[in-house]
Amino acid sequence: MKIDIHKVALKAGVSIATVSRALNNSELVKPDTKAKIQKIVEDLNYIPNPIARSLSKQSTETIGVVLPDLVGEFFMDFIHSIDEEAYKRNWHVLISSSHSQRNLIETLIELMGSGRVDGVILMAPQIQDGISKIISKSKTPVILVNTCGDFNGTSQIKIDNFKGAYDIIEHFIEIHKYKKIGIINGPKGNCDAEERFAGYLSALKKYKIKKDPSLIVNGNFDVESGCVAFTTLMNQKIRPEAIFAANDMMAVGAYEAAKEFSIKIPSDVAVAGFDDIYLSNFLVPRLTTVRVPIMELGSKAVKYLLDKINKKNNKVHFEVLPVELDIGGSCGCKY
Amino acid sequence: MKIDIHKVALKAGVSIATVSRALNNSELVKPDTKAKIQKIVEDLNYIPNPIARSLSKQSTETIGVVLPDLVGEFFMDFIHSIDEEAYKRNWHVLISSSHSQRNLIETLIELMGSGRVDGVILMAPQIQDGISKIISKSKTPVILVNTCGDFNGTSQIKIDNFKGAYDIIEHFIEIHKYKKIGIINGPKGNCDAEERFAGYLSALKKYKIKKDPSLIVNGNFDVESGCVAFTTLMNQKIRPEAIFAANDMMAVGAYEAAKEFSIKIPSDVAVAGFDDIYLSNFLVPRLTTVRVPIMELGSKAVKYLLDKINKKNNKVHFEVLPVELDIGGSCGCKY
DNA sequence: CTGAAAGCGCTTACAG
DNA sequence: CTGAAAGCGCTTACAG
Repeated sequence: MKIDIHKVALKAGVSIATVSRALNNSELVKPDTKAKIQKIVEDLNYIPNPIARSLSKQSTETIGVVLPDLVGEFFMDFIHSIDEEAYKRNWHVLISSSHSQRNLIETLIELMGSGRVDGVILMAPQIQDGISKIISKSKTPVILVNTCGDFNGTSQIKIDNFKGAYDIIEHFIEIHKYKKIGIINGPKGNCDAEERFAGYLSALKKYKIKKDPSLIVNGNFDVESGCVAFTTLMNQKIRPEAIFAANDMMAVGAYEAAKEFSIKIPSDVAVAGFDDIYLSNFLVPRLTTVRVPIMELGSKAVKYLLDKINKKNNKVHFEVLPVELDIGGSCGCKY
Repeated sequence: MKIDIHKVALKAGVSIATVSRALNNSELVKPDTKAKIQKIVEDLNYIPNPIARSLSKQSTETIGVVLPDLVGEFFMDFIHSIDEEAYKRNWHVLISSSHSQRNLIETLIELMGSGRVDGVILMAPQIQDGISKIISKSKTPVILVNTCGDFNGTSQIKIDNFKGAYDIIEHFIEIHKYKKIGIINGPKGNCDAEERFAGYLSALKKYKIKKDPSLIVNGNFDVESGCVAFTTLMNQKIRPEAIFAANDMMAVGAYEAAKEFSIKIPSDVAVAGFDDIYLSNFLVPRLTTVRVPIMELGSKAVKYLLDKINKKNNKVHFEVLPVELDIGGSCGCKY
């Protein structure tokens, strides 16, 4: 037999209003009464129904997390940090992702319109028309993560893709004196990829190395594409001295291709990646890459979102989290 | 201005009851009326409030997933498969895990008692007293994943740890003629670990190799412990010819230690793991391991849970999913 | 400090 | 086929 607030009230000899107040720690309730109710709640093992509570309070204490994908440690770490931060404050986490059944936009619309969550953390590195419109139309607070583009009035947190890529290329040039530096790009329309590419171009420019289209090839962030792109780059008459893969997965692909064609990293060609995935530590030689503060990304997103929901802070955040070079042996450094 | 069912009803010139029925596809509504309502719903962009719906129907169409941890690709894949399967049926997924703030049992109790979810998928490889009691007391349907022990009346799905370990050891013995086979165990009280250990023992017994306590060392499923355990094993007067690490992470640790002490795998000592994590494909030589059907684990858990919730099927499932040997070069096989 | 009552936004048995 | 009304289990302004 499910016990509800009426049973508690009955047993305590008070009204349900008083029970409710006691449980919500209203200082309107006399300490004695509160204690008496507390005891009965424990005896009966009563847990207030959060659905009813939500309907009444018009708030769910749940945040929605909308992700493009649920694959790999990156997203796991992101979810992990959100979970930690949310539960610290007794909030719940509803996970949603685009997948075979529907795209990110549909997922987002449904979640935001539904009243199932009080706010949304949206990670959308892939540029999508319409997201901006959906967000501005809705009253649901949103924090954008790793998005690019113009979202006036919406807080954004992202990692410093530009700086990370710039630093890698600068390292190639300054420390190792490479001049022929290739890049394996991420997918078109992905803003992480585009910002990293911009960082690459900017570093070349800074050091007055002119951009060579034959050294720029496309990939799509997966191992296979890195493998193909690496092969393409190395099959040209003028081989690059160094290759920057826009993420570690493609760098892994580069290693695979290198092994197949007996190309030595870094003596035949230097390689660097981006993300610092766990696997990158086990490549031989260890991959030089860019470390990304994922946990911080998640916990800050939660903080800002809850501030917004609680109207504590209506400031529009635009925060770019610093990244850090992680030097392994693949760039040519002794390691 | 939030639009609700009354606005729709008003505009359609019907009662809210009819609107509700139309949206729930009741065949009590005249097609004309239904069409008219449908159109207005679209015009107004009305989305029924699922919280109100849940309260009224006493069901949330949400499943809770309780995990011991949110780290690594394994859990990500598990969540991924649950998400896919759930959304196919228009159900939502609430993620909960034990973490710094509270343990698995508290998480479970709160979630089950709360009415926030209609059912729970609980992954609890670590044996915990009390789980069984909590589950049998509660009316919330539960599916247990990778648990061991007695949970009468509760469905369980798990992977075949015993067989996987047995097969690895048998492979060591039959194909490679190893006789001195060490094991790096997983943590005490972890049922995956214990079943794998049982498989190890059973295979030895089958081939009449007597168990040697000095070849059995403890680890806790992380890289560091594998490193330490490998070192311990290889520092003994009689070195093992082969080592079975109870999971891939510890096998990775073994590789690390081997590199440090210039021990060659597999010529100095063969190594095998369990899990087939992504990283295991990139170890040199590639790790011989046991492939685990994680996606199937998740999707079956959802299916059985929803059957139970919908009372379609009250059968108590006890399913052990088959695993598969994944032969790399670390066991001594040509690869 | 406490209670009766309205309200949160739906669903559905009951009556027609 | 449709509507008025009760109900899901809480919270909270209002009155005392």
